[in-house]
Amino acid sequence: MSDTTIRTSDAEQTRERQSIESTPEAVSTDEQEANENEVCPECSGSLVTDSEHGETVCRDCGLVVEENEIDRGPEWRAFNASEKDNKSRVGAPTTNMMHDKGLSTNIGWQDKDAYGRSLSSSQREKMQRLRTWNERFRTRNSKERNLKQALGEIDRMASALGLPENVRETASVIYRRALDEDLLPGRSIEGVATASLYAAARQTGTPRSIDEMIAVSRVDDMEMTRTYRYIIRELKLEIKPADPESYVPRFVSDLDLSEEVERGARELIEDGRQAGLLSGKSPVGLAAAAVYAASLLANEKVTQSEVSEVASISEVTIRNRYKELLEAKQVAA
DNA sequence: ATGGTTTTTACTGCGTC
DNA sequence: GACGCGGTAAAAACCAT
Repeated sequence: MSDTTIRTSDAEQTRERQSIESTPEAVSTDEQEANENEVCPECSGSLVTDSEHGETVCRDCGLVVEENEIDRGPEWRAFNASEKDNKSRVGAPTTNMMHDKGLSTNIGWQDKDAYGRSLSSSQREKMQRLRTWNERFRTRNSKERNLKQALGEIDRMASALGLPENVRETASVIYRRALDEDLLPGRSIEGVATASLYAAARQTGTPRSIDEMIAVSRVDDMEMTRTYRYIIRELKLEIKPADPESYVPRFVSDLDLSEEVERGARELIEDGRQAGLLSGKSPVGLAAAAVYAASLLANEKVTQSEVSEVASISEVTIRNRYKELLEAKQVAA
């Protein structure tokens, strides 16, 4: 009696286990991939990658060839489609470039439903009212409105300066922090936005000079530098002095010079670094001088005034620096 | 506020095209 | 003569104290 009961429950368990283990195959098909072009070093049997355990295993002898590969799949398992819907938690990416991180409700302007059909006139009126209120709630308080405007400004200036998206992201984060720490009162949105972008550009290694910044900003350099200092002090941002090399590519391309010049300029700067003559000198001046000197060495001469033009630095500074750089190169060589 | 350092401004002389 | 370049002196800007 007891024997039979045990046996039936055993059988049930086995069946259950089988059903559990067999269903995932149906949902996620790529748990084991065959590696056609590779064979096992031991028995030359075919290899399979087990993405769940991050291993590459021989199908015949079981030898583990590679371990710790990255499993890019989800950490959960789903046994049917509805579970997959439930457990999956991916969605649209958030971005700091929008004042609400792109997470708020957005009602489209087309008067179409989800199937693309036009709405009835009463529905249209309803949607229009919803749009109005949605917009009011979305930019309800002053901070939100402030942020919205500032991010618009950052975007505009970044475009004008040809700064990539990651810089805008960084600038947005900085601005958001400044706003959170109540650094704004007494300062203009423009000023803080400009300072944020300037700081972000330097942090991400694609610096723009203060001159360039104020050229596209609506604030003057006094306010800009004052705000910038304030921001980095209050937010404790650590900004290293700009590396002269980070200016080189832009100058080179603005002057239509070759890669050889760019390489030469970098080497000159490196030699100058070894000789210890970079500290205290303006990075822009160094970069401009290095580009000028490299253009001479590569027989692609550009004039000092041309370089001073694109670098917005005086010719005198270029002269002084490039002499020093060439001397340092002599020593290094 | 101050002093030291760096950059800019303005000017000059030289050589070349 | 215009231009590029090198140099200088003085003014201005910048930075740490």
